[in-house]
Amino acid sequence: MSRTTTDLAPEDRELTRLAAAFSKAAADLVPGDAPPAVAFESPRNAAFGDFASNVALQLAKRARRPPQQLATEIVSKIFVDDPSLHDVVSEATALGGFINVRLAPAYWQRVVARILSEGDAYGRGAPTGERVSLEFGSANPTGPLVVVQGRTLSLGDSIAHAMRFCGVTVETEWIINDAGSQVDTLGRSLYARYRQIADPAFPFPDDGYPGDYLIPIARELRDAHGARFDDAPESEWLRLFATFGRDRLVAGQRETAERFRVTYDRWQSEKELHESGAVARGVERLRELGHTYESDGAVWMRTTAFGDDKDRVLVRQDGRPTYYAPDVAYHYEKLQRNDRAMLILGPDHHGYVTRLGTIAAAFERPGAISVLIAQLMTTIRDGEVVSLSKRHGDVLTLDDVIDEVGVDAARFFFVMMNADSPMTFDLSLAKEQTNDNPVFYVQYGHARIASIVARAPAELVARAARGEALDRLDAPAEIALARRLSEFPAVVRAVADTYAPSRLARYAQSVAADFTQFYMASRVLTDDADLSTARLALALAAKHVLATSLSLLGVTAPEKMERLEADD
RNA sequence: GCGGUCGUAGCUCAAUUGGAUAGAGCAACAGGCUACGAACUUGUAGGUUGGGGGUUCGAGUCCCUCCGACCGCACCA
Repeated sequence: MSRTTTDLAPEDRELTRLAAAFSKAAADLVPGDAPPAVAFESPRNAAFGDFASNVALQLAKRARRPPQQLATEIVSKIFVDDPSLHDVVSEATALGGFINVRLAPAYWQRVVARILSEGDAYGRGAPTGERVSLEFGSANPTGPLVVVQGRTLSLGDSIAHAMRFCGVTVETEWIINDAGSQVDTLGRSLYARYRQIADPAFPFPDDGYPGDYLIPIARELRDAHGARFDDAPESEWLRLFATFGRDRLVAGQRETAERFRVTYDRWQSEKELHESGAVARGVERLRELGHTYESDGAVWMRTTAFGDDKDRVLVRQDGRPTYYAPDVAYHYEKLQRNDRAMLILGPDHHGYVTRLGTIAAAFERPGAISVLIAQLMTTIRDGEVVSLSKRHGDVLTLDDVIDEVGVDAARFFFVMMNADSPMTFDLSLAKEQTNDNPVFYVQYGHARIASIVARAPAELVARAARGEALDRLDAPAEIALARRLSEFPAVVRAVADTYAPSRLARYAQSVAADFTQFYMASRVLTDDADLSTARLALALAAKHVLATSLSLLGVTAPEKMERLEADD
């Protein structure tokens, strides 16, 4: 039931041979400019075999003949051309224009052997030399991380892992949005909390950040400075309070991220970009390239030249740069360090996508910046939508979620759905039905294998790890599992190429399901030493693929599962 | 108004980027523990892929057009 297109690894001699045979037969039957390229795909329906080729369908138009007829002729021709193909192909049939192929068990046995011998290298790509900047998660330093950011963190971190696994050099970045007015607002909010310690009636700013999380920070300031700022003018305390608050909150965000198993290569303060002169340099570079002009006393960027619907201001009349200026500058730097840059943004940054595109184009690197929009998330508890507004005190933080459902469940859940589909996160469901969470099913499969391995004699495990007696694998459930494991490299590559870690989450579920089928059908530890060795080898290969898949998703692969109390 | 994302089983989501009879998990119904972990498993039922047109051997997927949901469109960030 697989659907993953299988790329032909160079070592897949058999498949390469088969593809060549198809191609030659097709070229002989329908003379044309070039022999058609033959790709194999895995049919949705397992009854159609292991691989299918649509070469006859593609040829039908040019040949002006029914595809089914062509398919039939190709099938009979390849075995006439090369009778030795019978060793590779156990069955080849033409159906509805497709050519369905079932491979001999030996092919799948070799897959298991390869996984065991390659170990951690299985599915891993050689270094591509490509360097990519990946920015995700970046939040305003004005409060703790909330649920939605959990989704972005899960997506970004898993994508980074997958890309690195595929040989790409990835630099993950978190931008601290500390250059805008919200940091001043933070400073004033913090000041109000500071005053309220001595005077509970002290008014809180209307546009302030009202959560309780500022209170302990205010207390720190009170402890350090006493009443010194109680009657001081704003000019004396604003900078101190804003900076202190920012530092504390960023540290807290970072702590939460790390608790969520996400670490960054770079924490970039936007304020620092201004102070270091990077912003000025970026704007200057843009001027040199001729993409700026002055009007009404402001400096504009001619973004309309690159498809924007109106030009954008870089430097205001009063000489202060807009938010856009550091973005221009920072992405200029990113593109100097990397071949391309990728960002994962929330849906509220939609209007931003084209502007990032114009930045890439302006610096003569069109297409080098791409954006993935993670759609909105609705969080539900007890059938009611949980307010996610920071304007209210009752925010649901990422820490809350971790406390409630755990890192493993949260990370797996956040990544199960495609980023571009809005997702509903039912908190009470996650809480009450923890046992039904797919992540436990996958982890359970891994723990089961670990349990079998622990029970097996050491000698048997050693033989299995060496891939001995694999020719004893031939039962349908065994072949199906081996076949599933063979898809892993293509799945990881797809995740890295299409930024869709959801595929990996679903793949892990499939592996767990196929393993369970195998487990039900074939007892591993039997009286037959060779048979046990072969089946244990398959189990070890599955364990390895499960562990790798989970680790790429930032989820643990436990050797044992703690038994939870049963619900009733 | 302009632009973007989306609409698939009762619910949450898939569908190898144009392939075959649209699939999983929950929930529902009917079965299965004297074997390596039943946190499991076998089966049944569930659909006009929001509506309509088009492109072709073939459309959930691409084009047009309606309907609906969400989100963007500042010398705010």
